[in-house]
Amino acid sequence: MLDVQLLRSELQAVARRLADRGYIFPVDEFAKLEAARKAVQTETQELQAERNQVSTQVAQFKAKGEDASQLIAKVNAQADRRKALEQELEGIQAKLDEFLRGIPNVPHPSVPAGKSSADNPEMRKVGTPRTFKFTVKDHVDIGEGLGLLDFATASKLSGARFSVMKAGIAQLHRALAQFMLDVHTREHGYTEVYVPYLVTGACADGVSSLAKFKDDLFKVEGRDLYLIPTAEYPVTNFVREEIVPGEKLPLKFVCHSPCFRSEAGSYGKDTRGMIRNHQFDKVELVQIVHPQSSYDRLEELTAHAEVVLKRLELPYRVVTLCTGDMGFAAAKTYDIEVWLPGQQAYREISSCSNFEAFQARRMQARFRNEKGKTEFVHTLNGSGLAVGRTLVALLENFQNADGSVTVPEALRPYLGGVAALKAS
RNA sequence: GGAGAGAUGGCCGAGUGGUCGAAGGCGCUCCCCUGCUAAGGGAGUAUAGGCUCAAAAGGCUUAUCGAGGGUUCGAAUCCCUCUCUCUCCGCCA
Repeated sequence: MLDVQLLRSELQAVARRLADRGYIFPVDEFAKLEAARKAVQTETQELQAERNQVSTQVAQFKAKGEDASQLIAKVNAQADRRKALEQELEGIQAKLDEFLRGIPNVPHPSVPAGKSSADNPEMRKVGTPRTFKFTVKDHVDIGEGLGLLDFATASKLSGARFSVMKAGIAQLHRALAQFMLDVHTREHGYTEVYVPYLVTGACADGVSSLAKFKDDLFKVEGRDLYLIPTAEYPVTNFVREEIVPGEKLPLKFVCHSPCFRSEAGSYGKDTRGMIRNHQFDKVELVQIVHPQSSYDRLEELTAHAEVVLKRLELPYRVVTLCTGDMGFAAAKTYDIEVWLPGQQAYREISSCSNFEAFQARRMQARFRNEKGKTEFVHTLNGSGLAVGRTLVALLENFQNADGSVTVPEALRPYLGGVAALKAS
């Protein structure tokens, strides 16, 4: 959520920057709401002040044993008007809050303008896609060929967009999560956390807009609980309504969790295999930082995610999301895209964002600064990495002509030294 | 599932209708004193808003004692609903 003070003082500038990301700021609606708020709030507070003043007078009269009925009559005379105004003000403020919560974040000045993913500039390309001397298969054919991926059973259990993994691939999947957690806890200083996979609506609205994106989430019927679409939801909310001592920053958490997404609106997209499932595992990096350092931290966090790809010897590239392709809450985002031979394309495997104070303001997450004053923290997160897609990338990049799949060196210790997955 | 207790400021904790935004303590900040250290004395120290002001300072003001509603001229305090925490019993992976 944006700072309402900023909107009051620099409305035109903010509207212009939001237009870059394709959001038309309803300037008139905001001006109207603000004018109403100001008028109603001023009068309400005047009446409240009068009531408070008279009430203390009543106390003084009664203490002296004098008759206060005249004073009480005076307050009663304005009670209806006051109560009506209080209600009206509450309504206006609720509308303003809803309005503010529906406005996306303002892109950082370094974010390139653009309309879609086609406009995302490439920052760097690491590793070279391997050339195959045989016809490459995609992960579905590889996995089913090995008898280790079973989409037929998955759809029997739960319908489309689910996976069943068996034996070697199930173990590889587990090894990947383990490996990623080890890298981030041992080498990058993150604290491993285990969290609820269901969070309240308030938490969901703390990291994004629940009103706008609730259709993307699975909800528990009859309860105010949502299956998390990423561990960002619970982990970032660790600091919800907290005042973190300044010296504790940065807080760095890594969390392995399943992620649940309804994928409403993506009908027909990536229907095959495990690229876009309703349920997938992810190792998520979250940082809660001092505002001064948040952009340095974004570079750092992105580099942390890249380490995993390097260790796994997977070719990838990093792009900066242009203004038109950014998520609702982000001020700046780097996507890491891994090379998928089966698709002959780079596909997103991690998304690393700085949200500045946008989420902190929604969550009321603050810290005590050098001057002893409270200030909103900056929040960041990124995948480090999406486990399911990493598995896909391994299968496709390390496939062999005979249908087997080589296990990269880094993972072998996690698989009891196994060097390749073969049909049994 | 049953019974009971509780939720107050950065923390602990007092406060059962009236100058209470809240005693006291701890912590923190500043000052004084003390030849180090330790101890002592004094002052200050919640948050989010609104209006005013060119702006800062300042001034005026509102709300907030788990959340929401109610009673009242006036609620931390009384009533209702909800949430969470703790204790005991039952059940259970």
